[in-house]
Amino acid sequence: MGASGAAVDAGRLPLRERKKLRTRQALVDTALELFTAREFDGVTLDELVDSVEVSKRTFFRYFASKEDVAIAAEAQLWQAYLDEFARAEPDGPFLTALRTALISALEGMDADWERRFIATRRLIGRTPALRDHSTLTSFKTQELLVSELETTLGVDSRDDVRLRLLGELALGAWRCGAKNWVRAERHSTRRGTGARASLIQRVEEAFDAIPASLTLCA
Amino acid sequence: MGASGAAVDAGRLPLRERKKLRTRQALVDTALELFTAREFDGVTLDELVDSVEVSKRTFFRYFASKEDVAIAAEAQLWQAYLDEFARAEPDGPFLTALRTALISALEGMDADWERRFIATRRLIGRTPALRDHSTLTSFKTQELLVSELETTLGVDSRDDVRLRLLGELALGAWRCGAKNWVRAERHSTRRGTGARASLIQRVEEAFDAIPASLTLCA
DNA sequence: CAACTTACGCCACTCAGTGGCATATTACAA
DNA sequence: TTGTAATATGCCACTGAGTGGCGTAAGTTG
Repeated sequence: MGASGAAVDAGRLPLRERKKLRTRQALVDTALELFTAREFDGVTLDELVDSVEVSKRTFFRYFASKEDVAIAAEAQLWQAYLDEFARAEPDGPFLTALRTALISALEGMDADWERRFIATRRLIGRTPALRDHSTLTSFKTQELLVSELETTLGVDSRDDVRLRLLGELALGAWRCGAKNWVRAERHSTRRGTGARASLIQRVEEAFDAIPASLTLCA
Repeated sequence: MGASGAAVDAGRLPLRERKKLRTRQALVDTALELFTAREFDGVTLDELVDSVEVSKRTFFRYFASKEDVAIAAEAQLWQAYLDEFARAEPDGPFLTALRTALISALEGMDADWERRFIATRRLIGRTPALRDHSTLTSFKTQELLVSELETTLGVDSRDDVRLRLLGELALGAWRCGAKNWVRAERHSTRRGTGARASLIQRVEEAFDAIPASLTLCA
């Protein structure tokens, strides 16, 4: 199937835009292949850039850093999460809304994303620089969600800590659920259960465990 | 008072060790001065290293990165927090223990630390690279606390999400409470209230608001 | 005052990331 | 079709963080 990647949806865009999408996708796909084969630290940007036949200068017009291109699949998920949450009708506890939007975003990703996401998470698991970058990205997503909450509620998060806490809780649950997911996926006894389903389950369990964790005693 | 810094407690250590402490402290103090005066990005490592009359090679034997030396005051707090929590007797809800240990650590820091910590937080506030690094440091502290919890409870955090959630909650509350602290401190109307007291109050409020945030509705 | 250990300085090097400017390519209008 | 504006790319020189290796200086111990 080659390095097809995320199918480059060319929804009748002007030629220039289609080319940009192609370049971007080529960078993402090639990066993941190279990093998977020879480790993140074992591949220089110049190598990646040569493989795709693009100048280094151009690379930095698409991505802010070497880490960014490596975790592109995660960024895609966060974008979907933000969209999902922005679209959602406010109703009931916000923590539930944050939870539901996250699960919906996960369920809405396509099959090719799943393949790339699994490979990405494996790579992150064995690359300290990427672990840090991935963690930071989840924190930035958290802050964007809080901004969204602010506009929805018309409240400044500086006046109500609860907004920020909601961000910490939602992405915190994600971080807990996602933590050893890929590692556990490897020697998963119950085959047939999709990898994504098990991730969703872990995240749901994390959300469920929040109240109990508050009162966990010695 | 010069660049005295954290008083370099030379508790009758061998000469070599005292020299190392002095060098380390000189790096920390000078870094904070230079970064405060001319911004983190406006000072190169070579400049810092020349000011302290130490080779760059030596610098990296003391600190892992340029960011590390800038947020040394935070690292000190985290070390105190870890010590405090390790010393604490397990009793009652763990979240309370985590909270108490954090507050105790804060209260236990000396006056010179407070001065440096305030300057550091201001610097962090206007330096994206340091914001990221600071966030990551809090996250790593969180993981160390979870390890401590694991040994205390004899439970692997992979088997019980609640341990990791406790880490997220404790440091999450810290992040929320500390967020706009220095900025707010500037135009604080109520003078007399110490800066540290207001930080502690903010963190306490964040911990208090956790239950309410769970049920916050539209 | 030796013999050992440990920290330091120096130097050359890698590599991510940037600024500036010339060039190529696409978009658009006549 | 052709001319022109807009924009993406390439090239090149450069900065600055971080590393490896090795010789030297200083502290430690008998």
